[in-house]
Amino acid sequence: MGIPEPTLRRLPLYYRIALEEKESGEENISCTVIANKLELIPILVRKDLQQTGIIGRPKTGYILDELIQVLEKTLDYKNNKKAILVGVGNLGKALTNYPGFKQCGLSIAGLIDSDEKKVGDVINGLTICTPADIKKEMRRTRARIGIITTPASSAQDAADMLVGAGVEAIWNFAPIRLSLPDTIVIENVNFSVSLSVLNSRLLLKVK
Amino acid sequence: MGIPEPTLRRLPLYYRIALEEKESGEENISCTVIANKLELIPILVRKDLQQTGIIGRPKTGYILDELIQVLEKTLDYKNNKKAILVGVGNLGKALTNYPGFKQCGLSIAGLIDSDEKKVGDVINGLTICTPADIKKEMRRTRARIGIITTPASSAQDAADMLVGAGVEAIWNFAPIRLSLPDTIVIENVNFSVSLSVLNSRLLLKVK
DNA sequence: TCGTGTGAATGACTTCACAGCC
DNA sequence: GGCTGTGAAGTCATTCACACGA
Repeated sequence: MGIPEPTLRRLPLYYRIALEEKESGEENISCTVIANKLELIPILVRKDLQQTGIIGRPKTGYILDELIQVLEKTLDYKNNKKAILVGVGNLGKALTNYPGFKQCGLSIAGLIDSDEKKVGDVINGLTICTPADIKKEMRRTRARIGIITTPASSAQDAADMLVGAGVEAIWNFAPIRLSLPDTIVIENVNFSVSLSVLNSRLLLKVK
Repeated sequence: MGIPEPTLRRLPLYYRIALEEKESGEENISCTVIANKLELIPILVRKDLQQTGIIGRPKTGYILDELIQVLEKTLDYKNNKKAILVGVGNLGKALTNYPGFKQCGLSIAGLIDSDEKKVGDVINGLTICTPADIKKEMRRTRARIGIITTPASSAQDAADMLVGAGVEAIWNFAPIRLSLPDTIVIENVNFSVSLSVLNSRLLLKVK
């Protein structure tokens, strides 16, 4: 049940390519084209796309409009969801200003920081609030997602606060494992993990 | 040949736990303990650790010092590698100030930005240089890794520049697929992919 | 001929089952 | 009893092989 995660991680890449092709005036796209651009093999792309339910036509491939639509539906890009971000450091600011999220159905609608010096500052049109305002902000924004960009040491507190305020999902950029009720959807972004993969590949190459 | 990627992505998590346990005075650690902390199953952890070559002892588990050492070796944490970062926006600054990389064998040793207004600024002790200085910076720092935190539109240029300057690996935070010679090790961090996974899980939960 | 759809085969990763040790 | 080590079984993902359609 549900789409396998490896497939899920490739669909956004197909989506981007679909938009690019659309942009350059194409009406159809084949798995071969997508595969070439991503250095994958066509059959893998075809199997992935089968998960979305789209059906293509021999020779021509898939209709671009249809592909874009079906990916938007599968990835839930059109159903705009609000998020509250906790921890407005450089990373938090970077995410707040990141233009690509809206396309993915996310808008950051509230900012929280425990540093009194930051409270009241405005980033990208949003005023930074104190942790005490979390519930008010949740009501105001009707956010369902919490984003944690605090230092590791305060990430669990941030998580507890967000869960207490009624968040359904947490997108965690702090390099620790959070303990959360298992009703909460969690996605971790851990730079050190990514770096370690790079490290190991580099080590392998040199040997 | 080489450690499977799923395992590779879990090893850094084990490493962190090993350090924490060491910190709190433990001398040994078992797979069960690690597994519980990460909500994994012990046998998976054991198989992963087997990839590093470490051998444990029944009842006691693994010797912590040995585990830490063997993970550092496998993940190449002790062989300090220099990196040059291109694109000193909020994300670039966040990475430059991120304290956890040194532990993973990475130090950001040079900063490049094409914005004349930024050139000369100092971030975390590093002076921002212009793209024209890339080769000089490479010689000075003896960097092997290039980090790209530019907007998508200039990421390919940044990559070409880094490759031209002799970088061996690229850690790419821009949301596009770079075309690179296949001698270059590449690791992409794509926030939209991670977000899409979150989206889909949330969608699934609600249904 | 090129590209899709389907089901089967391969391969990779995870999990199980059992043996041995402290 | 708790924990590791090993090989076998099982599951999931990828790849192949074939049939069909434009």
